[in-house]
Amino acid sequence: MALRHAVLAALLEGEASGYQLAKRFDVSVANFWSATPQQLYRELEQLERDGLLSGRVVEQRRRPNKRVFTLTAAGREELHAFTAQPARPTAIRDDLLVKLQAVDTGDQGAVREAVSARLEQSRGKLALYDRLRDDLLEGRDEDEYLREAERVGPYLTLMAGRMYERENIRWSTAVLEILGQRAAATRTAPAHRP
Amino acid sequence: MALRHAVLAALLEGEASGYQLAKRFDVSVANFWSATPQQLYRELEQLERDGLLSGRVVEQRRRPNKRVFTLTAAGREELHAFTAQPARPTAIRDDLLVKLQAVDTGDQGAVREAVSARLEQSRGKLALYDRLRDDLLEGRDEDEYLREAERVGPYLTLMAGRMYERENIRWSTAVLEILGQRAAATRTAPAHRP
DNA sequence: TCACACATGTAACACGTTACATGATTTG
DNA sequence: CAAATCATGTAACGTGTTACATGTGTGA
Repeated sequence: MALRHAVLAALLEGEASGYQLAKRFDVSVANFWSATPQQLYRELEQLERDGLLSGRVVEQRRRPNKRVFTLTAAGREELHAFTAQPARPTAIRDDLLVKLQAVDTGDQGAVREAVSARLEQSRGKLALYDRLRDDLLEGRDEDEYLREAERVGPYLTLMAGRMYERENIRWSTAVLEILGQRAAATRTAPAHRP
Repeated sequence: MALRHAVLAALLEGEASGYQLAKRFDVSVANFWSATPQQLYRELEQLERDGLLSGRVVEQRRRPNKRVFTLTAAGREELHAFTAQPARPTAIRDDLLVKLQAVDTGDQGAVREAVSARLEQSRGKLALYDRLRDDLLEGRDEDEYLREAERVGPYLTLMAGRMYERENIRWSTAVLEILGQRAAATRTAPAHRP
């Protein structure tokens, strides 16, 4: 039941409609939780029913009306209680790594393509996260920020995201190097592959 | 539908029963995919029905009989086809990071505990992965191994796992440092927290 | 005028988790 | 003698994905 807590945590940044929340999940929340718009709409309904959020309709000119959700006191308590629970170990599920595990019997070229794509994607995300970081810091340096800021949570999760993407960049670069050398070796002396 | 491909990839290491496969998923496969025994039993059934695996009963003295599954030619083809598909971007879902995002309104001490626990867990995993690496290398150095080995897939995924855990160690150490300083500052001058 | 952004949803299905059930054997 | 390991499963439920459906307004 952590989707609900991810939603609650995302709403600490301020009230949002389903659509706006989905955007938030695509950008900053993506560091720690991902969900499709459909999941979010479903979860918002339930959270409202359970009294953890309150929704109100905002009428808009030239736009469809939207329902904007805010944390209730009960919602904040629920989130507090959640942070007091021990965290469960994270499950890794990575499509690309499955392909890599099978690369030797698989389509070598396609896997290298996929690793390249991941590398580009990670570069993009890192650039985005660096921008988000600049926005948070507002010109201060890290130490200053960490001393002064009201909230450090968003910074710490952003830090995790940045490290993760940097790691991905290093790893996929190394993998491309290795697969490239192997491909070259196989073309000249394919002895060990029948 | 990547669980099935994770299972197929895991069986590249050799035939296994449901129970043995679950063990494998706890150790080496944990780097790239996780699944509960129940999922595995269910998936093995389906994979056999679809002709991607063949199972046979191995009778044992002093032990319940077991059903051991092997990749069929169709299974290998399926896996090959899977590697040729572009990989979908990975969804991060990390309980601990949700707690961290909410740390400022949450239970500070409990979150620090949880980060410590993650740190210890990552140290444990890294030690395990280092042992697995030694087993793979069999005394050779990395370059030698990468030139000679028939399969590099398992090494590359293991490399990803090791980097991931090292990263986790660095990150959680930094987080503990920051939260510790904040806690100290709040005790002496809690000005900015009402 | 065509694609994209805004805005919300339904339905069906696939995948993942948790709890329970069973029973022998080996190890501490 | 208790706990862990070997070995397989069912049932119920919770979470996540995919496809579809609808309609307006804005910018290239």
